[in-house]
Amino acid sequence: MATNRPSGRLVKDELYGHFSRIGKAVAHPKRIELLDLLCQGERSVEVLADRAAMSVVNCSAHLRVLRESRLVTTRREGTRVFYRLADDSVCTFFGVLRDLATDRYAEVDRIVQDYFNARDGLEPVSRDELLRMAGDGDVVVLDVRPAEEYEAGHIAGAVSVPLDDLQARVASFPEGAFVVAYCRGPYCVLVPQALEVLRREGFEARRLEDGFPEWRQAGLPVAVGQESN
Amino acid sequence: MATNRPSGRLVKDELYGHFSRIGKAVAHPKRIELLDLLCQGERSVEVLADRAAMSVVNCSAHLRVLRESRLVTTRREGTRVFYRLADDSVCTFFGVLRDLATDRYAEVDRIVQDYFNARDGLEPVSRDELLRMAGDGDVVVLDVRPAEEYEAGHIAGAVSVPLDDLQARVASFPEGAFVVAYCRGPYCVLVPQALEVLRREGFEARRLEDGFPEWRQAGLPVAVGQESN
DNA sequence: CTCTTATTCTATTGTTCGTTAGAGTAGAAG
DNA sequence: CTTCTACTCTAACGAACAATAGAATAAGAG
Repeated sequence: MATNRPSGRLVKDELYGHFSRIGKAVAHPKRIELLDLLCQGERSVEVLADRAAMSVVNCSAHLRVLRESRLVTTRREGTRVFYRLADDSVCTFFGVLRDLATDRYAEVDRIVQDYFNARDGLEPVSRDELLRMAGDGDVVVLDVRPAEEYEAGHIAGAVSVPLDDLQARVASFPEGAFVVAYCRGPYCVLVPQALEVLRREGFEARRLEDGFPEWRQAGLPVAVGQESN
Repeated sequence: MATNRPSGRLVKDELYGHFSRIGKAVAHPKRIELLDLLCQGERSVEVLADRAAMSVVNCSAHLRVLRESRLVTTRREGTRVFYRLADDSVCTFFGVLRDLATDRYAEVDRIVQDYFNARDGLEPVSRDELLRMAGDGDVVVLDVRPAEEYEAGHIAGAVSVPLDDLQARVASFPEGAFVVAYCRGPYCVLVPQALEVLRREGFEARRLEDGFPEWRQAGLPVAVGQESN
């Protein structure tokens, strides 16, 4: 009996062929960026194209690839088509992929150090620390993502102040408040910019170690829609 | 202030570019098969080419891609070059990828059902069950992988009987023994073939739910080299 | 030094992928 | 029915990838 009977080879080829469908789906930077955005929640093609800085046609083509790999599904609402992750396990997979890249590529860590830590200079606040602070009640939790992302889901008790509005609204914050800002994930570029504004205005501001998807996946309290505070 | 400053876009492109290096590495079925083999332990180019049913030249080219993505590293010993995973986290990533594919593609489950379960007809034995049975001492644990894979690492107490030798050596097994066979992972094709032989010879034989890498990653007892039993 | 083995490099060819432009479709509003 | 918006499909073309053959290299044996 040969070690690899023909049928065994055929089965293997078919199995690994399916495994590689996932690989092909995440073999392009823009598709990974789209997955990252979709880890936040459902988004329309137009919004995804804008956030990922690509043409709508090109974005649609990449989303098609993701849909054919069954990592995302769609829902039509009027003229708009909304894409979302097919399952929460896709978000988990993205997290493992991101962590592996951080682990294997020192460059990633360098980029993060240079861009994020060099800008805010302070260690990020962990999820546990934030929960403790929130229990003590002397912290403002700031969601600096665009308003519609906040409404699709945010950390319970957080205030929505999109980065573009921050400069205008920062004056209304209680004097001497301690502020913790978060956005889409550990490498989102919105928070460093927000911290810059906040510190310039004299607030003590730190960033949450990671973003909303990680918070949600950890099973911590989230809220949807507007909050009346 | 614009939501996406140019520097933010550049940083994002660089980050997602690095993330996609992992994706590109696993975008080909043969490279995934090579990673799966390397999850077992270190292997030479020749052995990998044979196991994955590809030419040595082609195998070398794919290994080069994996090495450039830093998922594997090499070690030279005489004229031979040995490849191994760069880190255990690569094995974890492979597991998550495999599970996601199983989750998302019903075909994978169907293949597994058709090929594996239809052949052995019985539920696999879980790791915990096997440990309990081993404690009671009335079970033969069979490693049906090629001898050099056994020697590179195996379940402590397991007996090495490569599939090709099984027919010849099955006669020497204790009459009426209960046999649990394992190989490379949940989808390895060696075990179903082994169970077929064992049952034909009148033994009660089941398969372990998954293979050696999962056992090792679970922190359960492993051994290296020959065992004197 | 030559020969052998194991592996890698180079060049070539065919195939797939990514992007863009332009046309086409589905649904809502007038 | 027409018009608008949001999205998708088709075709085209350059870029990247995969497989193969043949040459080249590195290390050990004779």
